[in-house]
Amino acid sequence: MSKVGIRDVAKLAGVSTGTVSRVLNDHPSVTKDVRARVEGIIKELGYLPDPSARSMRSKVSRLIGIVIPDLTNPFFSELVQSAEQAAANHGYNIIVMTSLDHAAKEADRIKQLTSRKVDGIILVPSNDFHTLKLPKGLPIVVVDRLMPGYSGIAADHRNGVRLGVEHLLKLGHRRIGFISGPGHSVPANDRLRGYLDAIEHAGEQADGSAKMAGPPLIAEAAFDYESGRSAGNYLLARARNERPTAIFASSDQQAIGCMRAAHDLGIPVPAALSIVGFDGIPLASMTTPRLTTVKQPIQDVAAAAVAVLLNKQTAPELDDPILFACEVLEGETTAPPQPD
Amino acid sequence: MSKVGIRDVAKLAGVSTGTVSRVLNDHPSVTKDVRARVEGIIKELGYLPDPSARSMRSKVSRLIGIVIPDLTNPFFSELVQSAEQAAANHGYNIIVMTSLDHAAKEADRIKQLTSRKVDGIILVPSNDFHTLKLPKGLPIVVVDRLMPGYSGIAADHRNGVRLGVEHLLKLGHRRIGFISGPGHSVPANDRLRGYLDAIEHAGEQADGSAKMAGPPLIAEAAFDYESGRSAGNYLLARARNERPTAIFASSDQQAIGCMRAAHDLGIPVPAALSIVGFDGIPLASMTTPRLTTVKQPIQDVAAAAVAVLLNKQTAPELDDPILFACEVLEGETTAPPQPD
DNA sequence: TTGTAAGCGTTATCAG
DNA sequence: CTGATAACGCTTACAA
Repeated sequence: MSKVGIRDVAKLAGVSTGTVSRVLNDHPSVTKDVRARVEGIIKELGYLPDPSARSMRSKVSRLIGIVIPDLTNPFFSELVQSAEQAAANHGYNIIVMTSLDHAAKEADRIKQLTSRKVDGIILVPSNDFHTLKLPKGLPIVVVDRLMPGYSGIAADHRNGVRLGVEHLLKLGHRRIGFISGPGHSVPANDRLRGYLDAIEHAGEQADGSAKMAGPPLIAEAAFDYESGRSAGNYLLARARNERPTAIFASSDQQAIGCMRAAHDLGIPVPAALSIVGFDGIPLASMTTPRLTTVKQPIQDVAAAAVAVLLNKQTAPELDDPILFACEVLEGETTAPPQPD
Repeated sequence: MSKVGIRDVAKLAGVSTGTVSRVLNDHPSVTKDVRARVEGIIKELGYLPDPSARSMRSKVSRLIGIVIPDLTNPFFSELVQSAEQAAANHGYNIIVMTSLDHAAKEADRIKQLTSRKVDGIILVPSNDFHTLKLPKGLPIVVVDRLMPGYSGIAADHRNGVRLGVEHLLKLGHRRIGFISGPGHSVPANDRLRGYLDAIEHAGEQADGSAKMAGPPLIAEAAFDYESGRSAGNYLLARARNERPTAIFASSDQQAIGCMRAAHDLGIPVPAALSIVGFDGIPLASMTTPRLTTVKQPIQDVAAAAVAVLLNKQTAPELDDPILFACEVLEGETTAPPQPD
């Protein structure tokens, strides 16, 4: 009872190996009954095609690679999980690799995937990525951190942030601080523009009712918890009637760091300070109070990326990415502002 | 400039394909200078071996599969990330799959990996796993949720919990509650035994100074946030001089849920209640106050699992798992108890 | 529609 | 130590 091959199946089914192969690959030109008989034998023998042999001949590996900066980041782990589910639905499997945000490692990983003959790569570029050029001829879809010149898929960060800030405006806030992401990051800048969109649009209201008070309050920071905390400290370190009554953070982790900062300064949330995050990671609903946040449609993004690689969906044009809408998830960190 | 193969290298180096192959595989019987020349040509041509062809002949895929219940769980994502790094160091790559704690899906995934001809599987069994039998002949190492009858690697949960509870005992706590994991889970029971070890041992102290007050306070719960919260509510819903002054939770997520419960009940942490979690996920240091927790050595576990699969390390005997020691990470949720 | 047979790019078995 | 050469298990023209 050693390894059963395609010839065993062929012999037992009374057909040729070619026919069995055709059955395996859903080739249209096989009669119904022959197909049925062959499939019967396949099941009976518990035959499993050898992927190596298959891929050697056909140049198709049914493998797709995914390279992300850091699997520890809940946003990326959800992305990978979603991609895995989507790929599995099509008979594909996922090879994960993490670049740890290190361009050299990233380049190495991409090369590995190339030589593995994966059918496509989903890439979330590391932050110092620009130096790298991607191999041509292998379908690559850039996700989340879009890069000019490559077809990409992402959430609509800009509009998502705008929705979040408008949520604060609607509550009556007029001094809204913003914790931005690192300046060189594409999504960080998109998010910043969303904030500016909202502020600007508010300033244009005819009756001036939504006019923003004072200059924009922006603090640049990395996306992580500690950076959010110090950015929060920075924004809140001024007289009560000058400091923001609400802060929009570019990531949930920043927002949580900011909550910590407020807590340390004795500023109650949301009574004296509203906070909104961005991402919608599970953690957001586990804070006290629960964080209000703008949720990215990660599953949609992942599914679309897989679909594009499998040619189930036309790839986005270069420099014209596919964007998916975000959604405000109301928690307990937002409330109307107190009078000064 | 199409695909360069082993024969191109052979021709240019003036040797046979066999020799090139031997160079590629570090076969000892190749003279230094021949090897050098071949390696030179390889670099020059940028030749990359084709993994499919390689694996077809050699039956080695340099691929290892990892099946976990849920990548969204930070514990598992760190496990995967560590395994990926370890594997990459040996020229191996990782195929990830998530079972979503669903036995049928898990069985399917394992079958997929088998037919992929991976060289080994790292498995964290789903919770309703018992029904499944693993394919023989393919090296499988069970991680974290050990199963009798399979060789496994894990953190020493039992002793880790004991350390954590003893930390509370040393602070002076005598009514220590315990939120356990689901009753059918192996690690949950290990953790429970660790708690009982500590309590029991404390009761044996000669001078009786550490004698526990009252019966053990144990609440069973799932490992997640919400369950931790309701378990916390349950344990704390009694008169002040009867309720625990400290709670040990079997997971960080439970612990954080428990913090929330305490907060909602108006019980200050750590002033009136100390809390210790288990796992040491990044999230633990992002709470307010920072959670004291018992950290699992995930990286060690992952590296060992990979090493075993690559035969770099002898596999653990069945029913005699390799265990790695945990460590108490002191945060801000633990303090001496208040007098009643 | 189905059978036949030629490879795909390596590794492994022999000789030499 | 090295060179031929036969597999490895399958896909895919090309014929029938």
